[in-house]
Amino acid sequence: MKLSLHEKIRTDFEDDILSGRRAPGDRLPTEKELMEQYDCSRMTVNKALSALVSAGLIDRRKKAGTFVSSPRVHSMILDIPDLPAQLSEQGHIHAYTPHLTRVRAPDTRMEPEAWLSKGADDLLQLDGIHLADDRPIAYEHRLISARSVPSALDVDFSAITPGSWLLQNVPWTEAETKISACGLSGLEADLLKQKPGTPCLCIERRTWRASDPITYVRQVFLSDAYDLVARFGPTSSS
Amino acid sequence: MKLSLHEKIRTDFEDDILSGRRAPGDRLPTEKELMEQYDCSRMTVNKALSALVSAGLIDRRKKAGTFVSSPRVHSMILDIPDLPAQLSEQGHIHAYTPHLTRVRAPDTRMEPEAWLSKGADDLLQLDGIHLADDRPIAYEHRLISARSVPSALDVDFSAITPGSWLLQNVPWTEAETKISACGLSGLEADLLKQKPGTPCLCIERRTWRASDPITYVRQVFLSDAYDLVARFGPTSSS
DNA sequence: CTTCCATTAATGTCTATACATTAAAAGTCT
DNA sequence: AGACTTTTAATGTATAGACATTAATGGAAG
Repeated sequence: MKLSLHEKIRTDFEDDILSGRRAPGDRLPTEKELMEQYDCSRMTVNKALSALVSAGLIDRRKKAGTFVSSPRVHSMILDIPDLPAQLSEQGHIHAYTPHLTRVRAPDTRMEPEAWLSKGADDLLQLDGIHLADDRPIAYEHRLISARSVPSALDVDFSAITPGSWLLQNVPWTEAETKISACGLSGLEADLLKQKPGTPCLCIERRTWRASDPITYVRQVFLSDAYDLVARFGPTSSS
Repeated sequence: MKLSLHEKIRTDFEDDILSGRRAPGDRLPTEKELMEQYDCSRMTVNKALSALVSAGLIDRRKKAGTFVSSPRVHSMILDIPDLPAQLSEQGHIHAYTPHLTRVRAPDTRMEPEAWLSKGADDLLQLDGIHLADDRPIAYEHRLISARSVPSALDVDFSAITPGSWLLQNVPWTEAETKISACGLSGLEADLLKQKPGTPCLCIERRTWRASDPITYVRQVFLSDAYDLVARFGPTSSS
């Protein structure tokens, strides 16, 4: 693959920094020095360094110069693939079986329902089971705001999973995901053919579109069938 | 705060896209149109749009134009704060009690140890309990490569947690985190004063520095005391 | 109707230059 | 020495133009 000049400059420093050859706090050459070193214009150097700034690898201060930043450990990127997509990638056959589908009034004593309905709007409730190769692996309890997503009322969710349909049809702007562990309830255990109390990974997510609540979903995964992997490293772009 | 011109252009489109005013698939004006609209040069427009590309908000194709990208739900930003830091933020008192500290040869039948030791290097094993307000909330099993981090052998880990010390002293370049659910083993249940099989959130992490393995850690959290929250939204930069 | 080719409209890269802004560093005056 | 001012070296922003690259499009040939 042919790299353009500013990409070459960027990756050169990326490699140096990520390999530790340039340590946090080290000073980089000035733009003037780099334009001589690479025999190019200052704008080209600047473009490369700007990219490194927005990637968080370097800090720049006027008059002082350019420095390798100290690593920030706080946030990592977490890969949460679509369940059907992930399973088929791994060669499994995914299926979704609706278990309960209905439109109803919210129970505002339940915090998620109060949030989603804003106290009054009807909710579309979609409960179902995810199967991998005919083996149940997850129970999904989903609520959709009938007011924010009226078109969802006409969809046949035995043909497409609620998650995939929402993804393709309702762009969201904000999402909050909570990850925890829990034991299976009696109902869940029954449907998944496990014993109550079996440890499971529980993912709850709320999704907004510009301050309108869209959906709340709680997914319970059998722990031996699913886990999340997040990787943080050099491969920031591609 | 005064925005420079390319920042204004960028944030204008950022707002449009994140609010849904411009939906995925919509076509944006060409660079030529934008340079007239904002009365500026093409490079300025280009800088703004390039930033949006690397933020993943738009896609650009030669001859065809610029389009709002379909949302990728794949990656979210997950905040995994330092345990002591997070607890003290919430007003709790954190403590760490070492339970087992020793240097030993790896057991290469165990996959993480084979990886960390590269088959032969000695390992520093640090097992301990995390407490919040004197209540045990997590069991931590950590291995550190004695070859990659020789200085760790001289540290007193009853004064600082292994995680905090590593964070401050050993810059890493890559990390892989696996999140799953599990039931407590007998030993773990004993130390945490719970029943075996209690559902727990399990976080495993491997950390590299430029292809040298640094550390492997497995943390088991009581599910009622800890969960992870990830939020994805407009605040991409700042 | 299909295949192939030339056109062309869009993005991608790069240059050379200019001026603005900031903060470190050096100089000046008590 | 300490407080203030000036210089200056670095980054930050922006311009106008040039050429490269790509792929959608439309037209010509079969």
